Amino acid sequence: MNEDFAPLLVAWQRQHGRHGLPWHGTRDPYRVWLSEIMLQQTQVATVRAYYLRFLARFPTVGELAAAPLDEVLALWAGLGYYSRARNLHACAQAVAALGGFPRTAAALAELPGIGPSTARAIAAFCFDERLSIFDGNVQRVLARLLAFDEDLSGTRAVRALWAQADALVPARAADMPAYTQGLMDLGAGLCTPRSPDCAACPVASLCQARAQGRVGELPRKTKKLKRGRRESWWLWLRREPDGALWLQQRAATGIWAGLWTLPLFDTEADLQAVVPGAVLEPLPQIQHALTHLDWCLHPRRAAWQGQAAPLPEGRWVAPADWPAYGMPAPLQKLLA
DNA sequence: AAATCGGGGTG
DNA sequence: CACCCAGATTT
Repeated sequence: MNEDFAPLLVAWQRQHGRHGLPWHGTRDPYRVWLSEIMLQQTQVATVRAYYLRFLARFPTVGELAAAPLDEVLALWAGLGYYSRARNLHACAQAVAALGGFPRTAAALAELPGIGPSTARAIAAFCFDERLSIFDGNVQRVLARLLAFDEDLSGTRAVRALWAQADALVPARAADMPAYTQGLMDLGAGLCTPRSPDCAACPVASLCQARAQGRVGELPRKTKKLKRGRRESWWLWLRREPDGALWLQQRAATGIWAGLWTLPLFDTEADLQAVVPGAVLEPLPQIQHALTHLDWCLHPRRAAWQGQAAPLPEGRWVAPADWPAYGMPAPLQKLLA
C-alpha cells in the first residue's frame, strides 16, 4: 500500500487531474500562498475571481504588504472568514520583513493565517517537501483508502490518520506537487462525500473501504453542528438628496470583522430610538446563515435630511465611494 | 476539546 | 433541508 499509492495517484493527476486553475503552473510561493489562504473552507469556483482580482491589484507580496488593511478587506469582502484577510495582510508584512517566504512547512506555519495543512501545501508545491497536507479532501480520501473508522471529530484520530498520510507521500520529492494536487483532485472530483465515482478512481484496487463495501460510511464524524439563532434590525439610512448611506465599521474581531455595515440593533425599538421622528419602511427580512448562527436580519429604511451625523459611530458614504468599502455579502445584495 | 468565524454549492 | 468546502485561531 505505502509504495503503490503515490505512483498511481501521481500518474493519474498528471493525466486526469486539474491543471488550468489560475494558481496552477507556478511555484511562486506568493501565488501559492494567496490561493491556499483563499481556498481555506472555500470552494474553487468561489475563489477564482477573487484570486484574479487580488493578483491584479497586488502582483507581489511587497505590494500587498504596503497596502492599507482597509483596501485588502474591501477586496476580500464577500469571500467570508474575514480574519483570513487580516492575517493575510499581517503575513505579507512579515514575509516582506523576512525578505521572502520561509522554505519549510515548519517555518511557514509560524506565520499568521498559515496553519499546519496550508504550510504543508505551500512547502509541497513550492519546495517539494515530503509532508502531507490534511484538509477535508485528504481526510475523506485516506479514511476510505485505509478503511480508517475512528471518529475524526477527535484530535487523537486526526493525528493518527495524519501520520498515516505522511507515510504515503512519494519517495521522490519531485513528485510532491503532483501528489499533493492529486489528493485534492481526487477528493474534489471522484472521492466525493456523496456518490463517489469509484469506477473512475485510480486507486480503487487499493481502497479498503471499497473492498469492504463501506465507502458510504467513511469517514466517520460524529461532531454535530448546532447553530444558534439571532435576530437583528438593520438601519438603512439614506441621506437626501445624494443617496449617501450611513455605514459603521465592525470591530477587529467577531462577525464581519473590519467590514462596513448598516447599524445593527437587537430590537426594533432600539433602532427607532436612533431616529425618533423617522418613518421606517420595513423591507423583507433576510435569512443569513453562518457556520454557528442562523441570523435573521430585518432591514428598516428611512430618509435623512441634512449633513448631521445620526449616530456617534460611522460616516456618510456616497454611492460612488461604496466600492472602496468592504461590505458583507447580504449588504451587497441588499444595496444591489 | 469546544467555540468562533462566511458564504455558496450540492444532493 | 443538512452537509461540505485546499482550516486557523481563540477560549
